[in-house]
Amino acid sequence: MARFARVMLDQKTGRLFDYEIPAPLADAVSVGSRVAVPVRDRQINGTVVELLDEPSVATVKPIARLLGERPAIAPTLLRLADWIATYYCCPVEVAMRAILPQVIRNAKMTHKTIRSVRLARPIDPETLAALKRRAPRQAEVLEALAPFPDGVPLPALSERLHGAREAVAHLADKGLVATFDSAIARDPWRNESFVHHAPLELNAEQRVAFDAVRETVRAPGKTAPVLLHGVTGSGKTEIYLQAIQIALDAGRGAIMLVPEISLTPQTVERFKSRFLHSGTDVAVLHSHLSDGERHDEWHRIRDGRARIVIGARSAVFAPVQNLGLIVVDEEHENSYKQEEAPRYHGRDIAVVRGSFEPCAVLLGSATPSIESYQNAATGKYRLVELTQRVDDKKMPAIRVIDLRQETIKQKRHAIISDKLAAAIRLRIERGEQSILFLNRRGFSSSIICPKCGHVCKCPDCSLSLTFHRAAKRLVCHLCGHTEKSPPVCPSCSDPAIRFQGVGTERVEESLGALFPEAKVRRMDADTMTRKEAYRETLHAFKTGKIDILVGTQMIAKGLHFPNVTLVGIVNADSALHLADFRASERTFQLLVQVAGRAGRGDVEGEVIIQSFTPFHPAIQYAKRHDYAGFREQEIALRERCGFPPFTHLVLVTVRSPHESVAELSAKTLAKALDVDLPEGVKLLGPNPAPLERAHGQYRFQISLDSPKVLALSRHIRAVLNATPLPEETFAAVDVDPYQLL
DNA sequence: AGCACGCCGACT
DNA sequence: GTCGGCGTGCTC
Repeated sequence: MARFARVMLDQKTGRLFDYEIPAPLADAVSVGSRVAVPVRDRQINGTVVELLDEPSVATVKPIARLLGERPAIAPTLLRLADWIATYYCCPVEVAMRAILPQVIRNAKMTHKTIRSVRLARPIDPETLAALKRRAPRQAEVLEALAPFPDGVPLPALSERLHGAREAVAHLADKGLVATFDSAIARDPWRNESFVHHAPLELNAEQRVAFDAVRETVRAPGKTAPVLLHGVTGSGKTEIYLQAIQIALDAGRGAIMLVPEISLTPQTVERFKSRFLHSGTDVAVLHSHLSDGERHDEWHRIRDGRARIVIGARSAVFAPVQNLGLIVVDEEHENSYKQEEAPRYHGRDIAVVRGSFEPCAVLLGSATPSIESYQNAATGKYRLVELTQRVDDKKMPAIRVIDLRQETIKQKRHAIISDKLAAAIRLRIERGEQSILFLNRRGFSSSIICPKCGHVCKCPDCSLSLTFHRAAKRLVCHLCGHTEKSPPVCPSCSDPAIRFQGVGTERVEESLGALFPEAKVRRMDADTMTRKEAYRETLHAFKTGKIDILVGTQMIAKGLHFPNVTLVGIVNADSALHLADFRASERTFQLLVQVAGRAGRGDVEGEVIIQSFTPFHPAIQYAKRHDYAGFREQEIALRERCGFPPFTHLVLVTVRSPHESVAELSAKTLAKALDVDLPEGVKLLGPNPAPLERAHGQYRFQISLDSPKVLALSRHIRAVLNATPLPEETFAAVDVDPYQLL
């Protein structure tokens, strides 16, 4: 029996420490156990990563106590932490933060308990008769408890029997009943019931796809991850559900990742209503859970009470026992990339975890990322395609409106073109609904003085301030800074201010002016501040109380409304001209995504895309629903320019409140990085970041690329450890970045 | 990450 | 002479 344990502390110490395992804990401590250990004069939580016969130092302290009875972290997840630290170039303690939720790490939260009561001994008829005369309430309680040997929660009893509380107290004094605390789940779905939703019949195409998936699920570790490319409405979700059933049938669990934004009650309902009836519980993990809820869900998963997990990015680390399948829905979604350390990508972690477990991995999308498609092309993934909609409906017709022509025609900047206006009018007349999409909230993205050219800028970021008319304020969309909207130009006091760049508020206003009789509702981060607002608006839309829904990203996904026959994209260019090699891909994916909202019912849908660059490939291929065409030209472009997936990008961003310090530090770092650079690595910079200033910090970027990440990652880590930075100056490393600004 | 230790300037 | 500034280094 090992007498010592090597412990990784929760805080970033940069090395491991050995402790003695006290005899009473000898059987309980194993790799993955969570322990509290003495460090100097304090106690710190940590994770046992290795058992030892001999400690590495002469004197060791004993482990103070064990946190939780069974090992919290499976060896696979420990290995995953190491992999993340190596690949994403971060301390392993930081990687552990992603793997173990904070509430679990603190080990302070406990299960919510409820006071319950049960009979202390069988009812003796004489006692009962005596009670019936002198204390009828107590007699009633005894009789009510008789059928429940496991006890009854006190609140439930009180609900049925008035005065049960007092009666129980007296009965307990007499020793006739016993009260005890039992754990209850903090379940937000406690009061919901789910109608069983039986598996649907698969069509021929789905069958072929499903057979491939089933093969992978049944032979974990033997087959490559499956990339399921299925057009909108081709029934991918049904395949996910049936694949999960295969895993369950094999006695294994499953994780289903979805983008946070589409983790709506409807999504969860669909899963719960498929699986709950067979007694398989579904755990839900997302960022809006309370600490208590997260704690309960985590334990439900780890203890095997919930064998299916549905959740956002971080759910890829869910402690599912005997994991059989990880599904990543909408695998192309950027929100799978975590934008703070550890900067992992949920889809890529799914693939790595799949190989570690081993378990099947299924990636699904209507518009697979260029990276994933390339992995399929090179045989790293297995490609399965669904080309037809299950309902055999045609794809909606897409028209592209040239906003340049429209601006000349209307003699001013056109927000709603005549053709879009006519299409909306037609829907109002026919009692159908329209969705207008614009990826920018607020009224106008900047305000400019026509006389002196002054633009209101954020004092802390190099970004113009967005005017929000409802709030009558200027807001920085990067750092959240707000200030009062100036009545006159702050620079030259000219009273005329021009609004530049259209936001959802302004679209809402235009619609109000064009269609005074229509009910218009806006749905963006500004109108969805209340917790219930999202549900309410969708309900109002579903029941026809809204004619036109205007919104941002959040209306682009997962909404299924049969009465929506028109989708308008107010400005397809808004994301297109960023200094980002993925801008084109993102735009294409978004357009296809949003277009998929139209024509889900019996009436054929129509999509109108407004653009100042109507001949851009992203727009033209989206118009033709031509994923293959877009992908081919995009892959060719990426190869020509040496962009991912033909290389891996690593971005090192140096930030400091002082411009010169940031620049100098970045230069020093770049010089240090340039020494003994691994083969094949190209280094660029430092250059000022495209957003030179953010949150009051000046930012400089060093960009590196290499076909091999691991060697580069190791090199960067070594250089950073050996290069001290001045105070208030930090370097952030982003491997495979999505946010280049 | 904390928290001690330690080596130099403004107070009782 | 002492209090306390936060730079440096250690924690089994």
